[in-house]
Amino acid sequence: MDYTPPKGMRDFPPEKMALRSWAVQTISSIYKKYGYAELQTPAIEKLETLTRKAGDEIEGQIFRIEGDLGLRFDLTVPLARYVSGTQPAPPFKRFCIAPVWRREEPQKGRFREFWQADIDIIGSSSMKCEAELLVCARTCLLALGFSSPKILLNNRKILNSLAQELKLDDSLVSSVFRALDKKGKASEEKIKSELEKAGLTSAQIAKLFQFIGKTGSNEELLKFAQKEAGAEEGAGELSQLLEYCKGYGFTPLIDFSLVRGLGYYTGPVFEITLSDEIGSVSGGGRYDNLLSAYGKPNPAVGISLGIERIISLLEGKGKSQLPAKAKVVYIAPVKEEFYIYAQVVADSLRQAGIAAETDLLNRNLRKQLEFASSAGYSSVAIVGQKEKESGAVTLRNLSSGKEQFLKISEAIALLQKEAA
RNA sequence: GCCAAGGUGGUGUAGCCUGGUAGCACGGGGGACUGUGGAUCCCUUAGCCCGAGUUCAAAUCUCGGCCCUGGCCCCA
Repeated sequence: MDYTPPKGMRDFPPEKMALRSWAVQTISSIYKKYGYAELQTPAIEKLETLTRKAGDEIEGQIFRIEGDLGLRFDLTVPLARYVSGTQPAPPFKRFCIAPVWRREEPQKGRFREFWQADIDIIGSSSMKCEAELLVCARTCLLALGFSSPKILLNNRKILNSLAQELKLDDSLVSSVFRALDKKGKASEEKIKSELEKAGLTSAQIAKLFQFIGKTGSNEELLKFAQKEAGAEEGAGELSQLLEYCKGYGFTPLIDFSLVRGLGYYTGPVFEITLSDEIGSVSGGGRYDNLLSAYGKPNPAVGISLGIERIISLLEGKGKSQLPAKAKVVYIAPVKEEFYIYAQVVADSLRQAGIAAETDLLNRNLRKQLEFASSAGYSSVAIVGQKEKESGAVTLRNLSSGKEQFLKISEAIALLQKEAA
């Protein structure tokens, strides 16, 4: 018998779930504050839905089920299907924090089952959307305890203008973008040789590198893009987006080498990194053409927080221990015959909003105290003959060792006071 | 798909090179102690990833597989 979960899948024991739930709840409560409503869709989708958007690469990673079904590999495809089918009134702002599945080789930060936390806005072309998504994601990261999220910004339209300016053949564009995306990860030489192999002239390569290597303030970069690539529209969008971000009190950094893998982005793309860490924890962009693949064209933009990366960064930072919330009270029947009374006490406490637990293993009092102590309870309510007769409990504070003989209602009042 | 390093009770590990009784710590269960805990002591539980080969004998050597960790390819 093999007790390990399938390849690339993980169990999350209680001690791990504490941190995960906290992160998920933190994020979802912020999403809600910004007015995003939760949309849940099934884990399983029809294969035709999944493959409509997937590139060849992702298509090979779909977990197939029963011939014509498969597990979702992201949260955007189900969203596109839902929106196309129901056509909700714009702007449709939804969030979704859920697992997705991909059949690929697991490695660092990459699993076959992993969680994404997406927000998307359907039905608006305004750069206000981008700014709102960014501030929302940024707020989440701050709330999770990351002090300095760094937001990188680019626009596919600028890259497209550049490609036009360079007279790049359409068939080359995607492989060129992919090579550019490696800037900072691979050496310049390697990227250059890759581009040569793809069939670019050395003049084109030089111009490309001049472009993506350009440094300066956001304003300078945008002017540069207009002048060198004729990217009027793309630069205009970004400068507007930067204005809106200013209103929220933060400033993204323009980086022309930011591409982002997926082919469906049509406008601004962004990525958030944490300055003290390597790799991005969030990314997204505008995908105005995607929805038309599912029927109705509709402008759309989204951003995704990578839960797995965030969790592993939190764990690495020693935040795996959440501020331990002590469990409140454990009801210890002195003998098994008082279990019924313990139940009554426990339920009274629960109805008063106090988490209460009682013995399921018929343990003697010593064992129960030992258990309650090691399980992190702050107090134990001991119940036996005396207590039952007068509708009371002996409430023992486990850290101080102090005991009080109290009516149930008095005990509730005391526990509520301690909890507050 | 490719490359490298690994896989020993539930967890963390020793043993492997040099084949010969699998050891330690923590955890779990019980007791010392039948209405008062965290300590201590004792008892107990439970393991060599799978398969083949070499050998009188394999956790140990060889090969294959699976899984895991990291890197590449790829990818949010």
